[in-house]
Amino acid sequence: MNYFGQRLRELREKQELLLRQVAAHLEVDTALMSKIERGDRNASKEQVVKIAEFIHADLDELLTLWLADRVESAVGEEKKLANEALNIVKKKFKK
Amino acid sequence: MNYFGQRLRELREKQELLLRQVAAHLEVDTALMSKIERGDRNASKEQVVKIAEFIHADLDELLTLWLADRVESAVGEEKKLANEALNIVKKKFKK
DNA sequence: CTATATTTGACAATATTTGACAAGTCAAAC
DNA sequence: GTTTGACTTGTCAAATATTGTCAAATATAG
Repeated sequence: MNYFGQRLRELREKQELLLRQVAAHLEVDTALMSKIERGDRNASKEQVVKIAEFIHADLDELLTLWLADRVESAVGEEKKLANEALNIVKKKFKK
Repeated sequence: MNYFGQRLRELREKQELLLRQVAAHLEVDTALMSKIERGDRNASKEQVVKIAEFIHADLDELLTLWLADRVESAVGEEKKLANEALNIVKKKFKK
């Protein structure tokens, strides 16, 4: 499970759009869209932008979730140290 | 610049160890150690473990810094959204 | 200057990621 | 029970990225 894909699916279904339609707008295979929504694959930033545009969603919201997914996979299995590491990075971005 | 390499250099120099010596213990080229300390390359987790062992440093401290580096590079250029994304991930690890 | 330590850039080898395709499940309609 | 449409899954080759080494360039110390 991932933040971005989950939210995308939610938004897409609310608008009764098909995977196929979103995929067409990105010019990728429907199978790939399916994987993206399910979190099997990561979308590129460009793809997130195109998706947000197509489904009229807030780009920053989607990019934030997409970024959270990236951060989470960077943390990987290091759950024990994650909190402290996140604090360190957070501090750096305080400015 | 990166957290892990910077701290490693500090610790290594305090003990007057040479890059070459640490490199030998990891069985890698000195050039690679240099890059790791300077943040040009990332160390693998296994390498961090071996380094901590060799320089008698606290493994968790080094791993935390190493993880912070990974998180930071996951964030990449998305500085604007970083803080919110980090919050999301942090919340997830609260348990 | 000489000797040793570190840094750098280029490179081959390896590993990972990417998107397409084919085949699969599932549910609703027929 | 078969067809249809939406979605899912596994596998593949191509594209990209990462890894560690080598040789050459730079520092730094004596």
